[in-house]
Amino acid sequence: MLDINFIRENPDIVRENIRKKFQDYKLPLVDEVLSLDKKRRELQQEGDTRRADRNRLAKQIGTLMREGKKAEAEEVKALSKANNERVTEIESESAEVETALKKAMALIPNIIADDVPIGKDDSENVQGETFLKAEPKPFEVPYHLDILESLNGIDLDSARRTSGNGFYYLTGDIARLHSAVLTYARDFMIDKGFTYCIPPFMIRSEVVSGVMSFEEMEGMMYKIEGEDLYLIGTSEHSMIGRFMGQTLPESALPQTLTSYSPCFRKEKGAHGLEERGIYRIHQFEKQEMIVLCKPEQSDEWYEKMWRYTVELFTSMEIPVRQLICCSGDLADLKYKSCDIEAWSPRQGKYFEVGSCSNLTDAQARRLGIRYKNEKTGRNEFVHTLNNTVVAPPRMLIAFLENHLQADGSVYIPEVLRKYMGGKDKIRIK
RNA sequence: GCAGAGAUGGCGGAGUGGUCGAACGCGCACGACUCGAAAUCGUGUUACGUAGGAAUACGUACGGGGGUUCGAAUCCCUCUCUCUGCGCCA
Repeated sequence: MLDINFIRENPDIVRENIRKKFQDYKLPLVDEVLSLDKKRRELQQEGDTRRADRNRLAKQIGTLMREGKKAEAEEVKALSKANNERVTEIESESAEVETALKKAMALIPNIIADDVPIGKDDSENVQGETFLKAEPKPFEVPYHLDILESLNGIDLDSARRTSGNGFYYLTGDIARLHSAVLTYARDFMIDKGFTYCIPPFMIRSEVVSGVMSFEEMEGMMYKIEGEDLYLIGTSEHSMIGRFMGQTLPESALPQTLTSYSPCFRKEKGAHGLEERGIYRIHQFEKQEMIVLCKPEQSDEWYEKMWRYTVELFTSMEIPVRQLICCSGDLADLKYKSCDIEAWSPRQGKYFEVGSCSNLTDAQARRLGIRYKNEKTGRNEFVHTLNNTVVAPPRMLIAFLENHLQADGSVYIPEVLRKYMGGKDKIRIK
């Protein structure tokens, strides 16, 4: 969500930004917003005047009543009543205009960063840096489910019986590896100075509609029956929700937090071979990082954050690359975003294991997250950023493929061994 | 889950239909006093929106939403949260 003042003063920049994102059908929204904004201010001015009258008349009535001038008071009452009818009219009209304005504003995308590559869709995303050498294996790498089964690490049949498609039982060393990765990632982020946080796994509808659009909500969120609660799709939801409507002292910034949570997603409309197994599921676990900072610091944090994920993966000896999100593939709230992709020796390509975004003040404006700028004395919106540290079920695919040995065992990199009871390998049963 | 009490500014805490954006105290800022400080005294000190170059003016907000009234922090309904007691439970 952009600042209305910004749209008013820079409509051409807003239009240009819409074109860069190949959303030309949204161009009329700019004029719509400008005219609704004008209407809104007119209504506010008339409303304010009328309300001022109402206050003045009410005071007069009070004075007259105290002086015992009942008849005169009744006359003013009638006057006030007529005025109030108009106030009510204006108020309902304002509410309509306000709603329409908010709706249109929500559809206008955030201004994207200058260095975002221009492109229509995900096919035009741009490879950034690569890390570690991505090589094919000297033997055929099976599908991750087959590796998991050969290690006795998964039971999908039972999961389908108990919960349906999109759930899993992880067992034995694989389950332990899953936890080891999360624990290692947690400690990794704590060592980077982040504060570890376990948030609520359910949030109220008020928070849900704050952190995502209605469409996203429909496609992702599970609702608890009979309660005003939803299962979170990512800990970002409860982590950002934590700051809704808050004004932080400048000294509290930056907030650098790393959170653990299970994530629940409906994943409506997800199909395809590569999404079989544990690539896309209804329930998974994730270590996340979020940062709330002053506007001038968000570019720097963005760079740091995606590089932390890269460092985490390379420390586990998994080749990764940065894939820079092009303008057309960037969600509307985002200023800049990139995916971290891990190498799949089986497919001979990289696949997404995490996503890092700088939302500048767009999310903060929507949620009312401010800080008091000590220099100007004014309350300003913070910048918010989020990034996946690691989501083990999906990262396990990369892990297994990259660390599979010719004899069918799976190598455990040094950094994880202390979380695996000292083991350096997971062997076939 | 049941019963009772409560939610007011950065904090504590008055206020139970009009003169309340809100007494009083603390904190904070500035000034006076002082060589300097403490103490003391004085002045100021919520946020958001609209108009304005600005000073400022007007409006809105006393947990959220709705209602009664010419007028609501105050009365009614509802939701959320907190405290106390009981019950239940890792």
